[in-house]
Amino acid sequence: MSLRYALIALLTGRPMTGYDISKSFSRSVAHVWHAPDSQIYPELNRMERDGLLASVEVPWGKRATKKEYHVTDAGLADFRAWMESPLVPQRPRDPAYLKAAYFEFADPAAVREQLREQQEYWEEHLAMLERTRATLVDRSHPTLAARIAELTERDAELAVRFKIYAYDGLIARARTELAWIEDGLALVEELHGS
Amino acid sequence: MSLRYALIALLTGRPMTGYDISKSFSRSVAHVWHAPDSQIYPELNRMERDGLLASVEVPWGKRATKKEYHVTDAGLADFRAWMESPLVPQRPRDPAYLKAAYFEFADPAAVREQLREQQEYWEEHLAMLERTRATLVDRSHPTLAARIAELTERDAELAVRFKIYAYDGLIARARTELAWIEDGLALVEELHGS
DNA sequence: ACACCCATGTAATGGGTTACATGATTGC
DNA sequence: GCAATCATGTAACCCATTACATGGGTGT
Repeated sequence: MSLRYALIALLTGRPMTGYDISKSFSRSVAHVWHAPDSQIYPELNRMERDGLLASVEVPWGKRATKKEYHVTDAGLADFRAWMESPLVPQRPRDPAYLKAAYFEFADPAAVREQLREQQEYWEEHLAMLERTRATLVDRSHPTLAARIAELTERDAELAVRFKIYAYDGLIARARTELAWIEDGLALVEELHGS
Repeated sequence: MSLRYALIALLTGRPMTGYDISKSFSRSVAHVWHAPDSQIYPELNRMERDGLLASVEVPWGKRATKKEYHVTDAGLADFRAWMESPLVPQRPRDPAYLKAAYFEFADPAAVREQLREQQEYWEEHLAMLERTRATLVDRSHPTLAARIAELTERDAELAVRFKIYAYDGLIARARTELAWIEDGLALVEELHGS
């Protein structure tokens, strides 16, 4: 259900085509809610059918057109209602922790290997989050820049600060994962020697 | 796919019925991989069909019987193979972060309310994790105790240490969430006043 | 002419959630 | 006798993943 709201959230910034959305996604909302094209296009259609979005055909090249979606009043109302509805805690479901709890079943070398891969992934992910955060702070992030262009300085301040806040959470989480992975490497060293 | 491995992991400790599993789940593996009964029973059947588990009928009361599952050699081999296979990073999909990034669309009072609810949830969750961790350290955790009863002290040590390691990760994560939530409350205070 | 991007999906499958359904046993 | 617990699921639905499919536009 959250995909809907991720899409509305993105479209409140500016009207976009499905293609724009699938591209912006990877650079903004996807950091909190990933979705592939094959899920985005059908969902946009359903949302239009449900009256949350409306679209206008805009020309593309000489003969072709593309559909530009914008959020309707009903869509915005729905989004606000969701924003204010209580948040149901997510069920834990994380293969990394499941594996870690049973590392004694794996070869120590394989464990080390996996931990290093995880470390590499989280380091890159963290770097990406920090780069993105910087573009929020200086307001150069394209999706954010388009969003705040229409807003008063007061409203822009709110929009920017909350986005930075979300990234701060993601960054803290990435650092926590990295610290845990390092502890894992130390633990394997202690238990199985070098 | 990980549900399979969560089930095998649990059954390597001792043979169990579906009912035992669904109960143990809530006190152990469910902290890393939640699953409801309605998913567990059919999955056990499929796993038996696939040769990963085998079952024996044990009497229950005068006339009834129950099925006790144990892991087959093929099941254990499959589990080890999974344990050593590379871990694919999870796609981010967290409604809490999605909402936080767009808090400017919600009423400040509603935001505060949600943050407080989240805070309460995570505090309870953290306390539960810490209690569970303590029962791993003193080896009084029933699922763990049954598991290590058959093992040499060396193997028991490995099993215990890795389980503690997994819980340390969960605890660190819970603390990180709590710190982020507190920052959120402070931010709302700053931006919207008291 | 060709590569690469823009644009928009469908189909099959799998996994998870929610609600419902049923009956036996044990302990008081 | 009755409640709580033990035991085992089915059905409908939704959401997500993976693989595939297709065609126009732009720049060299």
